[in-house]
Amino acid sequence: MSIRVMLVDDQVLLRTGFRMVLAAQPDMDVVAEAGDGVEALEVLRSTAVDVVLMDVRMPKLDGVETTRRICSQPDAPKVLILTTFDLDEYAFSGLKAGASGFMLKDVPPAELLGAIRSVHSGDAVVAPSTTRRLLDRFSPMLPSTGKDPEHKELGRLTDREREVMMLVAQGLSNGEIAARLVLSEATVKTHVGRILTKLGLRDRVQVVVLAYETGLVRAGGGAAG
Amino acid sequence: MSIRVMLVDDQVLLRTGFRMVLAAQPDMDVVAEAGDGVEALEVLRSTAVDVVLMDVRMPKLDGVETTRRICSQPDAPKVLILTTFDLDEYAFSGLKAGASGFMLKDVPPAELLGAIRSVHSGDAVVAPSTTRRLLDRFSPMLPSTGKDPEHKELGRLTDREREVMMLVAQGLSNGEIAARLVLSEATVKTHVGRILTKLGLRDRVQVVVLAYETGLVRAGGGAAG
DNA sequence: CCAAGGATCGACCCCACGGTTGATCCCTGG
DNA sequence: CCAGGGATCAACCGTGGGGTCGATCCTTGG
Repeated sequence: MSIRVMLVDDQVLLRTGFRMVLAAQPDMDVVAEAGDGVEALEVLRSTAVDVVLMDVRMPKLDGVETTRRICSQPDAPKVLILTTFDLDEYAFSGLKAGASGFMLKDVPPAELLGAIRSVHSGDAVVAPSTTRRLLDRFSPMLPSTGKDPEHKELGRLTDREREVMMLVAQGLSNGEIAARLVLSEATVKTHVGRILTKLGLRDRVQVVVLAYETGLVRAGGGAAG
Repeated sequence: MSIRVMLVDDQVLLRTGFRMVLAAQPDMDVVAEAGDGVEALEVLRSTAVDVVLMDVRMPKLDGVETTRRICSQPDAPKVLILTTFDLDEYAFSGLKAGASGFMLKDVPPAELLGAIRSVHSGDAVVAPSTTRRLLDRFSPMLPSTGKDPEHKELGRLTDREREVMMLVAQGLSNGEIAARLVLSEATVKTHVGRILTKLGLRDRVQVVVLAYETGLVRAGGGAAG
């Protein structure tokens, strides 16, 4: 029996791309799709699915949280998270949420198909090539490039810190963030400072870069709104 | 006879998505694809194409420049530029380069198909919905939101300024940019300053946001590389 | 040849930012 | 009950970034 796959991504055309690739496989069927986390959960209530291909960044409910809710249910399908980038940030919270693996969206189709089969058969897949490539790509953005033996708390951000990071990533100043969250600017500075050290970044500019590369914020997503 | 379409985009899966949508049309054929500008120009030397769907942001040779070269040749195909965002920046240089139209990548398929047919029949397409939506989405990032009667030189950046902007968008400091371009830091500051006033932004942080929203820089594209 | 615009640089000022230290309050778990 | 972590805030300080003015050099176009 074929692997029943569900696609969850807010980009219609990207879904179409995946669907086409999967449809060409004799052992796979795309049985459902959703454009956001809420929709995904709804669909899952009435559809039997083996593997969910889940985008991290989505409107309404992000991939990590959606994954958490899916995996908290009995007889849950496997979840393979897709991202344009990666970070311990997501890796940790995503896997903790119950995901079976991580893949870059731009992996070669063959690798993606392999990952789906692996996940379906119960293996965890955190593409080694993925991780390696990401670190390579990312290192120039780090302050102490190369000499980072224990990269400490990289990614273990607090909820509050992540909240602040979102606003930093949208181009807001500390003052604006303080106003937005009804806080003292001093507090915001504390949070921002911790975010920088935890993520190993130099300044808020690099936070923005990271946020986009990560998928925390996505182009066209809504710096406005 | 069908409209012969060529897809130029560095995202394989996105190409696949477009291909599938177009393949379903009785009057369209995807006769060629390319992952970057250089490849596109090569392929075009040996393939007859009516309409080129061109991504703006690509490795090696960006969409605007590629468009320019395509359109400078005799008997050139029509070019429809696809972007995740928009700006007078691109609109001007793109149309000046010879493009027949602009579309957001996330337009409904029906609209995209219509645009292709329009362009093929000789019409210029700058989706009105596109422009409107973009301005709406972008306004909150501007300093003087709402009261911007003549938004001055928005987008009319110099080549050098655009070059600097790229580096700013990758998270580099003025000093790093100066080193990279073999310039005085004072010069870099001058350029950055002009970029900010021209684009109506407050600081380099917003430059990064804009760059990603514009497609000037793309997530996963290579802040490193 | 001269005007205009771009690129390059310097000096100056001000402030937002980031680093550091330390403090209070609250909640949770042992 | 107390230790620990998170959230909140304050004061201080050095620096990078942005604003402003001005200067030189070069290319382009009329």
